[in-house]
Amino acid sequence: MPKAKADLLQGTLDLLILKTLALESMHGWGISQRINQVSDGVLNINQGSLYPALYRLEQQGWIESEWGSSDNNRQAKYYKLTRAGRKQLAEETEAWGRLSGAINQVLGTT
Amino acid sequence: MPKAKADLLQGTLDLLILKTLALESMHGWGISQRINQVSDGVLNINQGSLYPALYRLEQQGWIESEWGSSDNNRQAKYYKLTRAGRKQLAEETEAWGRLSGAINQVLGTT
DNA sequence: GGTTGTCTCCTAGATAATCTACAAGAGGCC
DNA sequence: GGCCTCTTGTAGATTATCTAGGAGACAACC
Repeated sequence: MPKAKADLLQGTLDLLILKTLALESMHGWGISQRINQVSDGVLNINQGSLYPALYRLEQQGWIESEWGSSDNNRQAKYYKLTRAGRKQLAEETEAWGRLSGAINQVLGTT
Repeated sequence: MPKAKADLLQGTLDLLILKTLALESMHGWGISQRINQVSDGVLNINQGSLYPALYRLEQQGWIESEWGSSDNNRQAKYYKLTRAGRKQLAEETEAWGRLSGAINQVLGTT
């Protein structure tokens, strides 16, 4: 039985997270909910993808974190974009545009 | 030294190959050249990605192959889309549209 | 007729991102 | 006290792609 297709296009998760944080600082769980919501449920981020991605991004210095309290009074780690993250976001956005545009060109979806 | 970014969005190679073969049967080497050309050099398919992908697609029954002679009188394996491949192409095209659209929605590139 | 270049196919191993599946703390509620 | 939900996390498997080659065969030139 063929399994369901991936929930994401590989390589775009970082971009999605950075963009979401550019609009507003939030905690990891909230980020994934926000993305799901904004995409009308099309993009679903698994926890097993989310947290490693956040760790990666923080290691790269693109986001930084701080523990705080969520709306529901739970402990949550709040992330926000750094200056380097903003730069990275611009680059990845540009790369996404270039690549997705090229694909659409091949598909004839001009 | 940061290495160059990926040449492709992972998961889209099959789609690109299927689409290219939908327009015209061709050999592997030619497929990669065609995609490079149509995308204005943006999409570059490594041989180490191409041939495994072709093998994969043939195993799935989406393309079939036949040995022939290329324009330059070299032995070349010509691939063409099967009926199942056409169906797969339609599905993957739809998935691509859905996912890339969702990403653009998150990016605000309405 | 040897050498070199180019076309074309192919493979092995490494890399890295994502998925599946699980574990666990902590607050709110009954 | 027990249960539900929020929130973070980890381990291992999967899989696509990349890097880095190898090899045959025709063409072209000396």
